[in-house]
Amino acid sequence: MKNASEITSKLSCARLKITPQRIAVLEAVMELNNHPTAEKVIDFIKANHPNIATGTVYKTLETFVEKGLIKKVKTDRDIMRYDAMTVPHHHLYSSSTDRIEDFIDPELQKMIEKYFNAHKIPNFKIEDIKLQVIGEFLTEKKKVTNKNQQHERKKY
Amino acid sequence: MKNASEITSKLSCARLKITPQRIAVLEAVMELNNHPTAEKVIDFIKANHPNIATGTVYKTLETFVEKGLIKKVKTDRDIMRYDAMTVPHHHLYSSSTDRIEDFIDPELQKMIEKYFNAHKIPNFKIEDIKLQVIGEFLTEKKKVTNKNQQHERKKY
DNA sequence: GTACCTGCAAAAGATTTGCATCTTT
DNA sequence: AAAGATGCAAATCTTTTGCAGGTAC
Repeated sequence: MKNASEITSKLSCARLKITPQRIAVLEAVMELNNHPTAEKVIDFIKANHPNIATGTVYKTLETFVEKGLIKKVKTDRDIMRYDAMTVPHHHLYSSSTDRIEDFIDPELQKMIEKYFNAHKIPNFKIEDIKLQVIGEFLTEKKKVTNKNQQHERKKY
Repeated sequence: MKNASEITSKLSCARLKITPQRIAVLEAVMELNNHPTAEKVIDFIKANHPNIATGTVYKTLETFVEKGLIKKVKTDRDIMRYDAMTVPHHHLYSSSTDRIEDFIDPELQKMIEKYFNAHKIPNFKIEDIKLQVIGEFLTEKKKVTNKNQQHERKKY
């Protein structure tokens, strides 16, 4: 369980009114640390908080992204995933499943920043750099051969 | 116009039957070099080829991805975009528009590969590394202030 | 009290699917 | 001829929207 005051202070810093729904959504994204989809967030919240509306969760997530409290994670699926912001970090993507893990490496970060300071991109002002490292988690089971299993929706 | 034999040879190398629809889809993704959505591909094709079915284009794009002829581009929108494979490259993402440009830099590539050879990630076998460079293209107009314009669908 | 939030249900948008028909090989 | 592709339309799934009523400040 996250510290309640941490959550409310994040909300008020972002000049958002503190409502039970917002607390629940922010808590869910922070607690579900595996880059949840909106649906995962909804399921998580509904366990303790059955009467929250789906539309509210979507609206709230979008609001949080606008305020910079959370980030959208880029994926090559058509379903959005979210990430509670902490420190700058990169992501490891499984090439065969939907797993996404954080990858924090300040040394790498520094190396890349240094590179771009020395090699400016013409006509482009860099705001952020993210590394997508795609591959296989060696602790997970291998690529499923059944095509339907891979492409089935609602498999998160 | 792309060389027709280049396209048919790619298809037959991938052991796919050569059909007018597949030629049109592959040609479109190659010609539309700005990482088109499925819809852009469909519009492009329909100009010369009015009776191709939407579902066919989606199926064909998915087939090409499976065969490695094209790639899905990771974005933080819920709409898929595609990329005709050429050499390994990274992407520049506009933080305020949907523009995505290729960023090819062999030196950077080499530097990152070298880094990961020296710093293995535990329990992870790297297959590919992509850099997402997010920022502003200095030649384009700045972030729109009208919220609706930013979030409107079908704005590609 | 006012500005902002939420719930609800309907709508919209993107993608997938099933199946009969047609094309490649 | 067999295997595989396509067209079509309906279905599915995710996300957005409009608005009446509610809540935080």
